[in-house]
Amino acid sequence: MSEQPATPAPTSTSPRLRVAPSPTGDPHVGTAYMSLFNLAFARQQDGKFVLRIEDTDRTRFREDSEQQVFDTLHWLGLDWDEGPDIGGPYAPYRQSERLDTYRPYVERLLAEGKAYHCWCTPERLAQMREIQQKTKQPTGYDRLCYGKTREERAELPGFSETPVVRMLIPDDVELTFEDLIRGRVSAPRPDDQVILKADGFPTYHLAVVVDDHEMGITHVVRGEEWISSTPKHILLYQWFGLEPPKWAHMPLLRNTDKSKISKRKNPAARLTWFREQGYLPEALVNFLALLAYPPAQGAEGEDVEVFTFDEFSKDFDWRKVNPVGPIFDLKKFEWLNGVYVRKLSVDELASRLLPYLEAEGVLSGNSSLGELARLRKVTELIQTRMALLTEAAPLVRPFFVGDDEFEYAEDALGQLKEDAPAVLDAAISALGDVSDERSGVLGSESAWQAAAIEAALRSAIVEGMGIKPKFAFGPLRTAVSGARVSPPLFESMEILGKTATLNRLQRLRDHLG
RNA sequence: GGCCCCGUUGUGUAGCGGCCUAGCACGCCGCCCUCUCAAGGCGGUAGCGCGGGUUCGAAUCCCGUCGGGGCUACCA
Repeated sequence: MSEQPATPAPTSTSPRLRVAPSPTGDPHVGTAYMSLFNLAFARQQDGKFVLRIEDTDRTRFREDSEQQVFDTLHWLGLDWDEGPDIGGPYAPYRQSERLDTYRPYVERLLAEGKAYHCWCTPERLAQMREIQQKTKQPTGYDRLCYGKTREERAELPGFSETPVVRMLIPDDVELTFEDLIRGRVSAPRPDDQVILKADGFPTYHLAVVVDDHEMGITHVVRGEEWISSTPKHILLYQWFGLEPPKWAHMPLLRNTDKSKISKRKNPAARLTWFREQGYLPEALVNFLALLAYPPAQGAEGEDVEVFTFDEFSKDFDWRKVNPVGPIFDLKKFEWLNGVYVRKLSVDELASRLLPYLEAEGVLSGNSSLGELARLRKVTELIQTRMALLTEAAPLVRPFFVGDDEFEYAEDALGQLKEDAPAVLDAAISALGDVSDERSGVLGSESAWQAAAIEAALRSAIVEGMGIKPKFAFGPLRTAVSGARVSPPLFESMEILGKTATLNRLQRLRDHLG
């Protein structure tokens, strides 16, 4: 080639890995999955992790996609050492900005007869493929253009003005390679792959090899779908006289029907979906690390399924990766998310809940100190009652609406028995006797406490009226929350205060007539 | 169609020739706790795709078969 790469590939043992997403739409969950395993190894080996944007497909390019990749990966804490947004010693990190670097490589291959121009139109290629399939032949380019000058080729049908460049795959092309996960792998024989498109952009195959080399990438970790392309890549490394990197082909995440996970069949294929649904980023990282990878063993031989990225990274080993493509099971992920929700401190949970509650209109964008204090108390009650952050809104709402501003759920009213009015009357009377006078330093103490409320209610209704607790408190729950299911009743009453509690009890009493 | 990868309960996994009457987790079912619902505790349900070998012995090794998936683009 006419020029040497600006920076030679490092010869040190420090590994360099990369993830190379295409900005073609919502960031894909597979990108996070690959990033996680790349990063785990890079951190363990004290190496570097690079983010490169592979935007060579101009027809599928989406303007805002790149920023979304940055946002979602940062949200997950999967941070990179070099990338288009932060630069690095091998910049630029966008393939569209590296067009000049690919050219000499193509020229060299053309000059050495390892690649050739092809003027076939897409129509002719499609027709050719169709015939090959019909006659049960292996598909692949038929080399019509090989050895022909532009003039000679122009005589034949299916001629296009702007040529592409194709690799001339030799008969003895190496078809097997060593994979860190799968061991010796054999791949299909490639056809004469296009490496430079008519629009002047390289295809993935050329760009990935050139960039990985120029950026000193030592380990290529990518999805299983690339196994069949690997011989082409290895051949390019050989033609350029370069040492190929180590390969690790990860299994593909699957839909429930076992097909490759897709945005069409599975909402979980979209990274932004998880945030929308109220999943915790640290839970997603943990869950992804459990897919096609065994949990560590604890001191007593038990599985440790809840762990941090650092713990995962510390013992990470490619050989432990299961080559079977795992189905993305939302059920188990929901459980895991709940585990993480429960691990959060109350304050942390409350602040994470805030944006979701605001989005649901439960709280305004600028809550008062009093509202925030109340949210903290409510959060304590609901922490074990949700798996997803989005589940908080219906539980929290009753605490932030006027006493006559909420509706009674149908099933809540439906469960009420004949004695509901009498129960409500007894509760109103009993709670009226519980003082809510403030006392103590700064009036911080009050008799209006869950324990006192419960005692008064039990005495009046359970003991006084002989009604079983289950039925004694049903009407009260409906009165206070409007729902059949709610956070603990007495604690709820404590938070609402005596006045609101009495108002709500009376309102349902009136409603029942 | 061709080539390639893969095959343990519904799902994620442990198992790497005898410790397996196949372990763990999620899910599901039941019980306990209990003011509802959760959380928590206890118990239960369900699996080595199939057929041949090799071996004293196979989930583990070999072959075949079936099944699933991927690739087969001037997409990545």
